[in-house]
Amino acid sequence: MLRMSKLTDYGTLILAHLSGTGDELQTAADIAGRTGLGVPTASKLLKILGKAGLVTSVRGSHGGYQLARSADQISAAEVIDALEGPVAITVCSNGVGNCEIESLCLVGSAWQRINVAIRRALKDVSLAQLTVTTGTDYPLIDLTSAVRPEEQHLGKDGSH
Amino acid sequence: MLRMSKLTDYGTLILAHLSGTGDELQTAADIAGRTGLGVPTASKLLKILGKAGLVTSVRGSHGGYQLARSADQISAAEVIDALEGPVAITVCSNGVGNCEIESLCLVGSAWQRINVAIRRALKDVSLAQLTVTTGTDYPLIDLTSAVRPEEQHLGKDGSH
DNA sequence: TTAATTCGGACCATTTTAGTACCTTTTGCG
DNA sequence: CGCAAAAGGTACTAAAATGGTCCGAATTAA
Repeated sequence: MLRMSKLTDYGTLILAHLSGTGDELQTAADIAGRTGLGVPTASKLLKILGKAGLVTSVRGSHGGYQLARSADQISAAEVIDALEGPVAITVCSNGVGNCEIESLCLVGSAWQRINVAIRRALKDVSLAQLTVTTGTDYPLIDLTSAVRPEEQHLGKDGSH
Repeated sequence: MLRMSKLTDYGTLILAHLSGTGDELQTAADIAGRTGLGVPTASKLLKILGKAGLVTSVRGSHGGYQLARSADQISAAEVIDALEGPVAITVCSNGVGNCEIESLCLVGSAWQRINVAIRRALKDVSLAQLTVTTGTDYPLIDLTSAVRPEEQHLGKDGSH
């Protein structure tokens, strides 16, 4: 759950690094060196981040990269969007209502709702917050309303 | 984000189907037919779900499968655990403190915190709730405390 | 013009995922 | 007892995603 690819991790790392270097331009090679990533990999990620509008780039000699906005104006949701792409849950491809596996649509849409909820929560977490080292307390997430207000009396089993 | 494999979707589908058939035993072939899945695939999934303790099985002729508990006693977190396995974010493998990419640990742990929070929320969503078709309202998730109480005044950009 | 850089692809190796098959074990029933 | 109908386990193969690399084109400062 919440499986992230390595590249997403690396991308976050780059963004974190960039958020600590003011507004000086940093070359891809530079960033690679500081983060420990390979130059081609860092370069690739920077392109992706650039396309997503999270970093700005200056071409030509003396060019480089820079955070497009301050770290507290970049949300975790944007970071994930940029690096993982918009992720779709296996949806029935026949259009709503006419799929042969009727129930798949329903189940799929349930996960989808949860997905949306999580994504929404991630919009309120900033890159700046992500890079904070301290803060061992875990977030509170309430999904109960995702599923319908009335069913809330159950649960409470404490299993597994 | 929240990338789920097809099998997880299928598995949920099977569970959803099973939650609608009382306590009669259903053969793998039966379930496959009703859900539209291939028999080998359904069979494979049922084995996995069985091992995870979400369904019980009866062997021998006249055997079959059955939900191990009622649908509201099975949490979404368990479903994901069973089908996706315990998922770890790319962690630095050198042990905390001595990884060459120092910041990777930190960033990784941030995602980890978020991961934990999400998983916790998923524990409160039951299979029964997942299969409810109505309920178009989305869940509320609050990640702010995941990152530190004091930083809460930011955000509010409404970008993208 | 030359050197430093980003940009945009294409490309390939490795890993994951999905699906299938085969054989074993268990159990009801004639 | 012996057969048939089931689940259980394992291993295998094909396809897709992932991670990583490289190369040529475009851009710009000196």
